[in-house]
Amino acid sequence: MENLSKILDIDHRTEVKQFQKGKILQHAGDAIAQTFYVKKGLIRSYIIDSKGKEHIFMFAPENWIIADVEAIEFNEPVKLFIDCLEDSEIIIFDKDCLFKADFSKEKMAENAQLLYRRLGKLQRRVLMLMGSPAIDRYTYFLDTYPELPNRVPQRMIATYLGITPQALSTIRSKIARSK
Amino acid sequence: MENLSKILDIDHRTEVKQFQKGKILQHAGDAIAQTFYVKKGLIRSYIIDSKGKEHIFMFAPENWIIADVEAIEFNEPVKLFIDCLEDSEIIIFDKDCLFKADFSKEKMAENAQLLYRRLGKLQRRVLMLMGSPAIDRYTYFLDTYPELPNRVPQRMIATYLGITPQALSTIRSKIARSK
DNA sequence: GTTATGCATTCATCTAGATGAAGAAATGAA
DNA sequence: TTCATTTCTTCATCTAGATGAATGCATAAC
Repeated sequence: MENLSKILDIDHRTEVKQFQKGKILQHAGDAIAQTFYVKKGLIRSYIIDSKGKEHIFMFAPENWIIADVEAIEFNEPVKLFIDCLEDSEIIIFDKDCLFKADFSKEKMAENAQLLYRRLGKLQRRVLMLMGSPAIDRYTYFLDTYPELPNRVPQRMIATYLGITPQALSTIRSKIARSK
Repeated sequence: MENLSKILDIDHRTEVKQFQKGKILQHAGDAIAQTFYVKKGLIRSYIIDSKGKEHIFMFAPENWIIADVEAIEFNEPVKLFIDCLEDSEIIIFDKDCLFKADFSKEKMAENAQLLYRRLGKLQRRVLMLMGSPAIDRYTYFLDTYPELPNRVPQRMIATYLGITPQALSTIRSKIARSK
């Protein structure tokens, strides 16, 4: 995961808020969708589907931003829950913080570039979900985000990968045995 | 699908190329990944997975752009095939056509905004793949892209949804019977 | 210490969708 | 028109992963 801090116009004057582990920053159904920049800590976004099951859309450790982009951009109802997996320091933005008129041209280009990078990552996510078995998605996850398994429980990695914790457990024991 | 023509600096001087239905514009493994703007016609991008199965990443009808963003942005090997589903008129761009220094500030902001919209669409795609059964993904597809079923065969819709043509056929007959 | 709550593992069963084969319907070329 | 090719549908079988339950293991609260 690459550093996305530059995507927002964050400087020393910006107000940082403290939240405890477990704090829910945004609920599905909220009237407005906000954007959260993680200065310190770890947060995640997830949906709860029609059967009550959780699916993690993304993790956001230090310097990442997280938002329900679909809700913000298309005025859809907010679908994503966002909560803290660790005690965190968060900067909260309203809609459209990315395209402020007083940004310099260079800043605009930077923002566009960083959005493009995230598009690339999401493209990969879609291709993995469609074309790779769970075990490949897991090993790719470990390669790409080597620090996360130390910070989040297995069951959350499972729901990020699109499988159940039991299935991930089975995959892990299979990998361990084959070594 | 919203109009993405403005994302590129397309004017009358730009060279348009003609391609016939079936023409492959980009192969997985190609040395450079290009960006394709569809002036007329219909193209698609897709991967072929380790078992030889096709998975369509996206369709691009008139005014859409298509590219292997991951390959372009992270210098990864090209994974996406791109080919013509109809006779098409295409404008081909090289890497980084979105962030040219001579773009105006307004153009930059527009480009960033359009990238953001596409992020919103991809977010939805991931959430649907993870959290919704195939039948819901199909009805959402019909709602969102009502013109595409008339232009592409069922089997391609199936591989876009992440299921086999047989499974889609079963879903369709189930829907037909329940009416 | 004891009790509780959450997490990971294992197993037995179930199911959505994959796979493979066959036939019917549509499309296209000669 | 005929013949070939592709697409769609149906069915029988198979499998990856879901579901649900039981067990063991932590960490935390009392």
